[in-house]
Amino acid sequence: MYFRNPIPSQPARERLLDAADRLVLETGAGHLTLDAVAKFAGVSKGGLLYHFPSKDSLLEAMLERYLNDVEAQVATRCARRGGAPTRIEQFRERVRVLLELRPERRAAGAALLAASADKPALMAHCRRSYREFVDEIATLPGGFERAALVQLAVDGLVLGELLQLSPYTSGERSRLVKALIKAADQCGRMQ
Amino acid sequence: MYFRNPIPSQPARERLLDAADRLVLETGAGHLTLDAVAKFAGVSKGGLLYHFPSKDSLLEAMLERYLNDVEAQVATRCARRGGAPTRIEQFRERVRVLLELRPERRAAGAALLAASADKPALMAHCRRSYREFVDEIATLPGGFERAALVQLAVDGLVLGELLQLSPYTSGERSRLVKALIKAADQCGRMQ
DNA sequence: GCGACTGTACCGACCGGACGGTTCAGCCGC
DNA sequence: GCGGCTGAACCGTCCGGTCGGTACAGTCGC
Repeated sequence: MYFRNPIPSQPARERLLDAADRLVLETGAGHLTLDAVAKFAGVSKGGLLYHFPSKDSLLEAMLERYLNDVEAQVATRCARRGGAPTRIEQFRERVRVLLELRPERRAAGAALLAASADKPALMAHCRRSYREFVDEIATLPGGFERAALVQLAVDGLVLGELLQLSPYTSGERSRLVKALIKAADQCGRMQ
Repeated sequence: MYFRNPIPSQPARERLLDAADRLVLETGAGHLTLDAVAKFAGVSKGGLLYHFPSKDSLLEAMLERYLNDVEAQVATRCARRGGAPTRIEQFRERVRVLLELRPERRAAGAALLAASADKPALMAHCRRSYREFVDEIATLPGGFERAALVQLAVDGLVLGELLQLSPYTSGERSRLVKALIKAADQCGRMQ
């Protein structure tokens, strides 16, 4: 018998992507399988393969969503302040977005782990996007090194958490986040 | 026919661990399989399982070697300077060691990716070891935030490279490494 | 207004190969 | 003769991907 989920809160495609992210975080990128994703999302395997015809296309979609999501959130936060966003404003908001820990966003970076484990070639896309970002922050008044070091520290915190390597308490984390935002702001001033 | 590698430069155990590291870097942690490791190291599968009776034990050994290796290199570099190493000296040398790119060391961090992909529980060991390190640098004259931020930036660079996310040219990288070593040194001074 | 047909979204059994792991007889240099 | 392997067969499970089918909303000719 054919049983449709009672009012699925999200369209299946989104549920599948969420499930994939969460699976990576909770079981490790090596255990991201099509069966597991489908089950976790409450969709049949056939249903999954309807939306993502191969595992690669699932990985691509995960990365795509992650990248777009970050960009969109930065844009939203900048827009909230009104006027055309300055580069330093964008940098600062990006730092904030990446360090956000609201449950719906926490899992997003898992796409990076999944892609790097399964199909490292997909990372090229992310690398290009990162490169463009580096080119932008290099023009900040504080100079390339200053901004790049702040961005690296943000990466270190985020990636460390994704890999479950980060040993900081939530108190320490708050202090570090505060320090990072301040450091990002200072990249906007002449050194 | 039985073909022994002409004068195996290393004992099989080491060759296997090297092969595992390199496989992770070159094909992604998801493609780390026992057959592939054995083949890559020029050892039979039976031989691999003689040294590492399960995949988990291979992963544990990879992590163990990585952690010991870093510690040993820091100690060596400090010893070369003579006298009991100060905390700031250790921190500085650690930063240097982690950012080293000599071919034999480049692959070592791959253990982190492999463990996190296959058996995230193994990361607990690394996290503890990282925690001890954080507790030490927190007592530097520059204070907790300053040192932790430098360490995070080092992590960001290293992990970014492991994930093939890092977009920096070798020129940019050198500038960043120099800046990081300088920043580490400054953690030894009162702010 | 109704039957034929189309497109979208999804199901789940199944297949072939890969993977982790086992077993075991044997070889070879120290 | 024993520690350190080799080489190959084998097992059960898992995994990515295929395929034939189902439910159903919409639409178009008549």
